[in-house]
Amino acid sequence: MAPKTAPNAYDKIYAVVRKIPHGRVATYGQVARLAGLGRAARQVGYALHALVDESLPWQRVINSKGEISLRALEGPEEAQRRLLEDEGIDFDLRGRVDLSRYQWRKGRN
DNA sequence: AGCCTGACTCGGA
DNA sequence: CTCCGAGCCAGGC
Repeated sequence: MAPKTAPNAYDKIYAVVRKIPHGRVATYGQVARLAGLGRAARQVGYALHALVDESLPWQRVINSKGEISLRALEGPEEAQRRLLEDEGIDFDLRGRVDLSRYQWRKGRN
């Protein structure tokens, strides 16, 4: 199921997600570390999934493969892809992002 | 406490 | 580079 993470843990995750610059993307693992959650990359995903907050740029958080991998739903996936493309991020034919090019890095904006 | 599940990640084939 | 299996963390029952 989709467990609900403690509010403080959510807050950390959200704080990190909000730092992701426009036109950049970050991986779950990356966010987890920045949030001080170590390897709890999954928790990041659950937290974002449970939230569904439009004011939060959750669309910039993707998996290490550079792809938007939701369980099976297409709705959110398509919407997310559109949002990212609108930010100037390119997707290949497989619907994947070139992380080496768009991944958020400190000092890189 | 114990077991199951999940927007994940890594390493090996 | 892609596919598979095992590992990790936290929450719900």
